[in-house]
Amino acid sequence: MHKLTQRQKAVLEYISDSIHARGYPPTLREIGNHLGIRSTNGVNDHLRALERKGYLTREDMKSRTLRLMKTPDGKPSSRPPAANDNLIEIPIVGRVAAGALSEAIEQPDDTVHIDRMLIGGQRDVFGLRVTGDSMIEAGIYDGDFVFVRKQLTANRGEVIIALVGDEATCKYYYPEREHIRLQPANKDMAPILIPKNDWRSTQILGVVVGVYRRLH
Amino acid sequence: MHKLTQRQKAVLEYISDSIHARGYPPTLREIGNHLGIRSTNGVNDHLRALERKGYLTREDMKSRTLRLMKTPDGKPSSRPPAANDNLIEIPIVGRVAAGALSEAIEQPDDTVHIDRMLIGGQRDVFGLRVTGDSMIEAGIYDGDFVFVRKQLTANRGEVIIALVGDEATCKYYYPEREHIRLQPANKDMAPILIPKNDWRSTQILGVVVGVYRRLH
DNA sequence: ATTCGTCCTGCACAGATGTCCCCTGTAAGA
DNA sequence: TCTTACAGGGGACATCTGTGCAGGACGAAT
Repeated sequence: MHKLTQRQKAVLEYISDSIHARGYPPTLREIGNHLGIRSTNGVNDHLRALERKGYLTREDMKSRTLRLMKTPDGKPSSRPPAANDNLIEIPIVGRVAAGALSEAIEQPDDTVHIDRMLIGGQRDVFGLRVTGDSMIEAGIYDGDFVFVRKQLTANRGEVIIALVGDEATCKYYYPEREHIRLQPANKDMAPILIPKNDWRSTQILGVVVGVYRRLH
Repeated sequence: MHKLTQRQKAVLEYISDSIHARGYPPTLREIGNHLGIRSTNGVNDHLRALERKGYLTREDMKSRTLRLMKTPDGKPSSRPPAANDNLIEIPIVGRVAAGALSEAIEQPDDTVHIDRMLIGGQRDVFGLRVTGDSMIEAGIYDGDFVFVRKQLTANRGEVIIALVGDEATCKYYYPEREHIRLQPANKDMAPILIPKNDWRSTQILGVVVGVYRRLH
């Protein structure tokens, strides 16, 4: 296995990026422009090196005919690079009103792909953006994404998404003798108590299986 | 939804075929050649029609810059891209010893795929499993994954991964007059003070751009 | 000391490619 | 009847783009 230099690797990565981001490979000049190489020949040198080392192929005298053969790690870079089964597509449903949840999942504003590894191989998962600080002591902050496995029941102490009125809310689940206690993780907030008479199982939307927060 | 003519559909299919089979879109003349259209203008007519109907987009005056937007059925054509387009492959480097980081990234034990949306389109990102409670008040718990953009500098107050001794540690970054202060988010823990003399920029491994926690 | 690979600048050039203009003809609507 | 969308021919033209040549600087290997 021929090793790549830093520079060659950067070229290869830019090509790969271009293909994935735009759908087509870059030209020599685009590569040069991106890496600060003023001469097309400088770029060509790299391409020849990459070609010689078996990382890509090209067709003569045609524009944008770069084809990746291997990733920088040396893994064969087949056409569908990450036609990965490890991925799950998760609809992000924003704020959700009553019956609208299922609809919202059908026509989501947005979807995210998550590695199955991160949600424990679950299925039937959707995502929600958290608003409010009610779970702050459980490390779930305003603006975080939570990933929720759809289910109608939950175990005591689990973090669930429940329907209260027509708002989706994120709380700890504590079923008790006379009522269901939805416990915030915030000492400034009082639990929500729902008499068992008023409680229908459909009010549990699911159990939180993952939390993601963007920083920076 | 605009309907396509037989001919337009054929053009669209050839473009799609070309992208999948060769990895890059065809030129006007390649399309014409394949469909028996002798004039580039004839082909251009079709492309304009397809563009107008929202099935593809192009960039002006650039070769092979066709991008499919929908399949002939009208489904959004995220087929090949969406499966991997928005994804970034992130190596998970466990606990990391001194110089070993770069190596660890080259030969990671494990990789995760993350939607670019979740890490803000960053590149050069790696993942770490957090051990310890030192950032607990920042909502980063023992066992969480943090996603880190590799970089050697950071802004005051950012959550960074730094090398202290030969351990990677996650802290707030506060450069001060005489020393660098690495501040835990845990009132029971003292900040780590590193005299500026002992500090090398290589000690910053990167800035945390995302946090993920599995629950349940 | 010499060779080799890497990594560039600069430039010229031919061939590849998209755009534009002017045409012909058909079929479907208004 | 007039207009519009479709389907194409033919060709001029400016620009894009890959290739090739001449060189230079550097570091590692021989």
